[in-house]
Amino acid sequence: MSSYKNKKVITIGIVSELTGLSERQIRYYEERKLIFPERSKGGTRKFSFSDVERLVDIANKMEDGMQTFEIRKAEQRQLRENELRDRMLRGQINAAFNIRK
Amino acid sequence: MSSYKNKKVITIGIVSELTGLSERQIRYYEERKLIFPERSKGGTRKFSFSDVERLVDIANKMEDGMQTFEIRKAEQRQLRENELRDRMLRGQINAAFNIRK
DNA sequence: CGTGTAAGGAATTCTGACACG
DNA sequence: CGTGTAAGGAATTCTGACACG
Repeated sequence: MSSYKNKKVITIGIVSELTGLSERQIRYYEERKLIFPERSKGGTRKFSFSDVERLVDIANKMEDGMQTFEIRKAEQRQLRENELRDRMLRGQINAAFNIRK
Repeated sequence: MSSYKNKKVITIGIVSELTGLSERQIRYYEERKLIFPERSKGGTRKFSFSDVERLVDIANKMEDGMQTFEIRKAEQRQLRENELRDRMLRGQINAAFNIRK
């Protein structure tokens, strides 16, 4: 869903304008595995609107004094929690369904 | 609405890949007033996803043998018709509303 | 750690023109 | 009319490094 939001089509200059971050900062956040732009054949980075949103979020966290590895850790933690929640939810649904039968 | 769809952020090379059109064709369709990309300070064209959609539509019409000025005319005609329809619709709504009072 | 910057090179884009038809 | 192409130049992006802290 939202096919446009996740299409990697924006070059770093535009992303810089959109986010207010310097190109240097954006490249550094990629180096720290916070964002994952694609590349053109020639090697030019291509970002999505999702990446732009994420960068704004990252910028806020950096302002709050968070370090890049903390941001990465926090996101991974969030991912695991979501997976756990989904698994438990599915389990409950299955249980409820079996009781009825 | 759909803020992403209308944001002019895509360079011509990407648009070319997305549409299958050559950069030459894209620039020519701009010259013929079928699309209206914005420009960066340096003069680089910036397109939106809407422009990409429109270009695909244009490409289809060109394949059908339509000429650029015909495509432009057809779109203007469509615009006028929509405006007329909207005006009439608003008139009917107002009329119905006044009858009730 | 996070970011600025100068450096040199490569990829990308731009315009105007010639060509074909 | 619509599109390809070679030409020359300008804007954009890339990497690796040095600097500061």
